[in-house]
Amino acid sequence: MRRRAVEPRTPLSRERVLQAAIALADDGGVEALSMRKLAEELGVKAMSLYNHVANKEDLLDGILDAALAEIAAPRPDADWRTQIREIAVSAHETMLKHSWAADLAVRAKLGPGRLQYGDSLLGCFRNAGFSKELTYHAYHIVESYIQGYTALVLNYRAVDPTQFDDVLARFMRGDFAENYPHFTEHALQHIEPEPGQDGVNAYELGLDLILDGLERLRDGA
Amino acid sequence: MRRRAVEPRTPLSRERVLQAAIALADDGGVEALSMRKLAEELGVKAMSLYNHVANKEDLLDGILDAALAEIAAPRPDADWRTQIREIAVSAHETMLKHSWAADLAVRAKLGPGRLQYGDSLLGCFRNAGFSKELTYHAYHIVESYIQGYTALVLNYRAVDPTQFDDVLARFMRGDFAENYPHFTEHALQHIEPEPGQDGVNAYELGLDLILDGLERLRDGA
DNA sequence: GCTGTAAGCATACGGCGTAAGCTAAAACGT
DNA sequence: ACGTTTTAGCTTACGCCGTATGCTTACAGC
Repeated sequence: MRRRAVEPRTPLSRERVLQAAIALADDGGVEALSMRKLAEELGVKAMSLYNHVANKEDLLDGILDAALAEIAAPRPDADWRTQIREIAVSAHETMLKHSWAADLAVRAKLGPGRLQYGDSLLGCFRNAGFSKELTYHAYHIVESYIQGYTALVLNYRAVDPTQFDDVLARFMRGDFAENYPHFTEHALQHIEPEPGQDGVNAYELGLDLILDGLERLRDGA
Repeated sequence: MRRRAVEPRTPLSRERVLQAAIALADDGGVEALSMRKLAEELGVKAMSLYNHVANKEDLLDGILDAALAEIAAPRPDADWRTQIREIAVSAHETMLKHSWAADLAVRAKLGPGRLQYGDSLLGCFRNAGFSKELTYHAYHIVESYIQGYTALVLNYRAVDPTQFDDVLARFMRGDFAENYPHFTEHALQHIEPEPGQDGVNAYELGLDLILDGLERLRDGA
C-alpha cells in the first residue's frame, strides 16, 4: 500500500504530455489531437492535462517548438552557403516528418527551439559578411521560401494517389484542357513524372537561386 | 398574403452564403467562422445553409477559391517578368486583404479561381520560352515564395503592436541577448525599423532574386 | 503525525458540425 | 386548374470539443 505510488503510474509531466501530443499528431494531423484523446492516450482524464499545460494553445505552442528544436545545427566549420543549406534542408525534413508543424508554424510565439533555429540562420548571414540590413531581408526571404515550399510539398502529399485517375480524367475532359492548358500540362507532369524527377522536388534548386542572388547583393548590387 | 413571398426574404444562394462567410472571416479570421454564426448573420438557421453548401469543408473551399479569383490577371502586353511580378504582387495583396486565405491555401482542392491563377502564372513562363521541365520547377519555387512570404507577413502582423514593449523587454533581459544575439538584433530591427524600411517588406526584392535566377537557368545553366 | 500543496478526477456548460425528419411553398406535368 | 414533385427552410438531437469549478487524494516539509 505504501509502494503503490511506485508501480502503476508514472506521473505526468509537461514533457510526457508534449511527447504524447506529438505522437498523436504525427499520425492523424493536428485535427486529430484533442485534449480528451490525448488524456486517454496517457491513461488519464482530460482535466489532468491542465496541470502541465495552460490550455490547448499552450500545448500547440509547445509541440511546435519541440519540433523546431529538432532542426539540426549546421556544421560550424562549413562555409556559409553549406551551413544555410544544411539548416534549410533540416528544417524542410523536420517539418515533413512532423507534417503538422508547417501548419502550426504560422503562429507568433517564440520558444527556445524557434529562437535557436532563427538565431543560427541569422548568424550564418552575419558571419558571412552580410550587413545588418541585408541580413534582415535575407532572413525573411529564405524563411518564407523554406516555409512555403514545405507547405507546398505537404499539400501535394495530401492528395490521395489512388485518386490520380479521377484527377487525370477531370483534366482530360474537353474544356479543362482548353480553359487551363498550362495547368493541365503541369498536372500531367505531377501525375506522370519524367524518369529522374520525383513528383515535386526542386527545393534545393530554388534555394540555390535565392542564395546566389543574396550573395550578389552582398558583393555590391 | 400572396405578395409576402416578395417582401421580407431574399432567398439564400451559394453566392450569398459565400459572400457572408467571407465577410465574417475578414474580421475575426477563420476560427470565428462557424456554420451557426454564419446562419445567424444571414437571418436563417444553421441547417438551412446545407441546402447551398455540402458541408463546412465545401464552404471553406468555396471562399478560398472566391478569394483566389480576385487575383488580378497580368497585362497581356507586358513583358514576362512584369507579368509575373504583377501576378505575384496581386496574389500577395489579395491574401493580405483576406487574411484567412493564406491559412486555407494549404488545401488541395482546385476550383476555377485557383486554376485560373495557376494557369496564368504557368503561361507566363511557357510564353517566355521556359521549357516544360523548367516551368514545372519554376512554378513550385515562385508559388512557394509567394505563399511563404505572405504567411510570414501575416504572422508578423498577428503580434499586437502594443506588446512591443514587452517583447523588447524580454529581449533585453540579460541572457536572451547572450543566447540569441542575432535574433535579438533582428527583433530590434522589427521593433525600431530604420527610416525607409517599413517593418518587413522585401517581398519584391526576393521575388526578383528568384526571377533573375530562373532567367539564368532558362538561358543555359 | 499534521498540514499545506499539488496532481488527478467528476461534473457541467456552452459551442461546434451535422444527421434525420418535418413543413410549407414553389415549380411543373397534365 | 389541379395534383404532384421538388426544394428551402426549420426543429430536434447526437456526439464531439475546450475548459471553469470544485472535489479528493497523495505526497512534502515541518
